[in-house]
Amino acid sequence: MSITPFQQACYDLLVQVPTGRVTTYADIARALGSKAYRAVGSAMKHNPHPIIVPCHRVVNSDGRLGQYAFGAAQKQALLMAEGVQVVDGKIVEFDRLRFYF
DNA sequence: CTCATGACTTTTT
DNA sequence: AAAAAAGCCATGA
Repeated sequence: MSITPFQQACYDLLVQVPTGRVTTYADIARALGSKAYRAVGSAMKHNPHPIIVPCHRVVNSDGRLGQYAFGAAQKQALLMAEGVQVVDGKIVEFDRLRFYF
């Protein structure tokens, strides 16, 4: 499987996000000095190690969950299992749980 | 090289 | 407030 440098950079940042915290596609892109938020989503989709790389902790900039390779329902279940409260598809206290690089 | 596409975001209706 | 349009950029064909 081939992983591009961009994808690898995304994963390297993502593993820094602690359990019970979240980050956004835009934040990752910004941390990489770019605005490729869509490409970040693509990178997550191609995540080679779903367990090592916590791609379920990456959400939309407005606090909504967004998509997930194994289904949005699974993403929400994983987050809630980590203590993240989700109501009506949005993260509660989003600004507080957000991890800042 | 050019073209279309998407786990997105911001601006404008 | 809610929906539509426009903008963004890495990736694969």
